[in-house]
Amino acid sequence: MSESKIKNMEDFAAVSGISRPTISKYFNDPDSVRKSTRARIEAALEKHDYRPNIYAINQNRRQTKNIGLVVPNLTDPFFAGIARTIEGMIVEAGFNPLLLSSHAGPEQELANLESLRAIKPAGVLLAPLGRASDHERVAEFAEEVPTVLFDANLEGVGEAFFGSDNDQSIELIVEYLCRTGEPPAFFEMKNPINPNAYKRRTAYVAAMERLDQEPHLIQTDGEGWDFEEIGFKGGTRLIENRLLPTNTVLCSNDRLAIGFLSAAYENGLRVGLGAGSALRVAGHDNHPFSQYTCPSLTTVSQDYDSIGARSVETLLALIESETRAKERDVTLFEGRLIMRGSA
Amino acid sequence: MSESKIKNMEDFAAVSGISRPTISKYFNDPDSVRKSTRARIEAALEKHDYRPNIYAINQNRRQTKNIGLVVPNLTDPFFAGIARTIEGMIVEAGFNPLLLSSHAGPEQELANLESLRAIKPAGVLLAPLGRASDHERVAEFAEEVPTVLFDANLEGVGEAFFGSDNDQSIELIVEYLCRTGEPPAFFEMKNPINPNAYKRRTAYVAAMERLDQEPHLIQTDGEGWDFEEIGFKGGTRLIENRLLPTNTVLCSNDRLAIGFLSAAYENGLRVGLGAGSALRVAGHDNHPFSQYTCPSLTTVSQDYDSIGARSVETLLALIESETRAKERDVTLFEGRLIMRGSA
DNA sequence: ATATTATTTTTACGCGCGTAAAGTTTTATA
DNA sequence: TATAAAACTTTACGCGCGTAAAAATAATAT
Repeated sequence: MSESKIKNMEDFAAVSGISRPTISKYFNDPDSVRKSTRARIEAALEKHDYRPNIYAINQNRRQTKNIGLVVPNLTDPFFAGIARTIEGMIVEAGFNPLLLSSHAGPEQELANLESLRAIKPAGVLLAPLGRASDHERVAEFAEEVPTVLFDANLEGVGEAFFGSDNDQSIELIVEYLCRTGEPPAFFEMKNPINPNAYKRRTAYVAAMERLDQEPHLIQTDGEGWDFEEIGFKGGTRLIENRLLPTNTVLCSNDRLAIGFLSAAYENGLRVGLGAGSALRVAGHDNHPFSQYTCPSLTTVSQDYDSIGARSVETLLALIESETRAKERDVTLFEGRLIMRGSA
Repeated sequence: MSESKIKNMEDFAAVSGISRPTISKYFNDPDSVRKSTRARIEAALEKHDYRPNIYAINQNRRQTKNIGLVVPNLTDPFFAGIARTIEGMIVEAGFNPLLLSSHAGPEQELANLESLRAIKPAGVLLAPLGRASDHERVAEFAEEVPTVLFDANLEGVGEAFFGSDNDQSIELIVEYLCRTGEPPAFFEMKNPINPNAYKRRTAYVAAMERLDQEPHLIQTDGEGWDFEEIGFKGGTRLIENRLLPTNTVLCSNDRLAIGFLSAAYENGLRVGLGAGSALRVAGHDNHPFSQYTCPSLTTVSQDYDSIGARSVETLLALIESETRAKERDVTLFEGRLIMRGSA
């Protein structure tokens, strides 16, 4: 690394003995120049440590290489994990991911989209808050910037949606629970923010009816995203007042289940499969912590590798073609049963 | 919002009836123009929806308004929470945070710093991986870009370091545990990546000796950041082989404790304070999930509001003054005992 | 009303790079 | 070896904004 101060592409062109337009071409696509000149450029690069100014590039290019990635809540390790996976795919494709969390608030979600607009992203991958989202303004954004939704669907918004097949996954676990013990009651929030929660509710009812069982919806109060606490409080109330209609509880998601398990423990109720257990509890999502609950949580894992991969592929195809989707692709991926100790 | 297409500052100057340099001045500091002209500009802004091109701005300004925020692992809700807090403070100060996670890998940590370099940040807040970090290259980066470390210290790197006072916090909980039952053994990883872990180890030994108790270090194998699993495996081995020297275990951090609790549960060991309990377990950090373990985890909370606030303040002062720190400020904040059910 | 000071306008240049056009050199094809 | 095609060089302009300097104007003080 020589100490010559290369300030810009012009300087670098000089020291490398190649004209600036060719250097520019090289940085936009190394394969667009002759192999021999590429070698010369890369040799010079070894010696001189020059990198194009990203701001000058983005000012002049029609499209940036930025892709926004917005998740509802990074504090939830479930989304943190997904974000990491998707981030990797974006980098792999030669784009630059920008990760933003909506912190469970619609204002922050809009603020995120606003600040993305400022960097003129080539596209955006958005996992919306759901019911709390400002549907109209998110839709406006999605019309300006190619946007693919995942995790939670907002009807008609964006070029495509990829998520989980709640009908399939809920049926899967309901069927399992019914086969191995008492049919489950469904523990959930009365007014969930997440559209998946509604889908799971109806999927539960449908699955139970198909199995000739009577569905029991247990709806607990509580707003926001502090699911563990909501699950804990709801669970405590149910257990203390002996309001559970069966000994098996299917929670709408793992975080509710974690709170519920905590409530059961505090109240001396043994959870699990064995003879000495008073209760079975199952969840949904295969949350990173579900493996370490007491007992470990039986749940359904979402196929987030596929969801992420398809979302990224779809967005990149749109970006490449510089067109919009002819029709809005909605694809749901199947879940997988994770049998553990709690049910 | 009229439909006139304002493409640039020139256009906006035209419709607002103010000269372009004044508009430019306004956007750099609204208070730098006369109140009456500010009003006129803001009135025009209401009608025309123009925003300066961020790339053109950053190309020409000496300093960007970007501040990098690098944490070791966003998948850990502890860091996700901290990141969120600090992000808020950065935004509050009128800067633009860029959140990156090192995903527990030193290559990713360097890659993050590299990609930050590309956006020419005014400063960086870095929570390094610790022992795994490429000390030398991180130091190189910190010499080019004003960098403040937090959470984990790398000796001599960056303008300042803010973290937790492990001596104080460990003494606090050791003292509590000794007062309320058997003196604790210390459960930790043999080769932790995090420098705080080493500090806690020696703090534990010192605290025990001050209390005239014999320290017991229990060091378990395992590399990486999958602390729950390491805690679970180590805990299982200890419990199955009855290797615990006392009935009280202080874990080096909450995530290890979560795994340990899970192991205790699986092996039918009741954890807690009461007479019927075989074991007491405590942790450190007040991890978001520590409230929902079974039983809930007694731990020490780190003062992350103060750590974050001081880190941001310090960095902003450096940025504002456009100087480097005269001497490297190292300040440690005290922890607070969180008494719960496990010990 | 006049002098003084604070703002704004006008004019102009530069930032670093994308990119188009025309001419020149190199490589591939026959 | 001639010819066409591909790649490169030279030249030049534009992107949108920061910012400096000088001139013009407005606000404030005397």
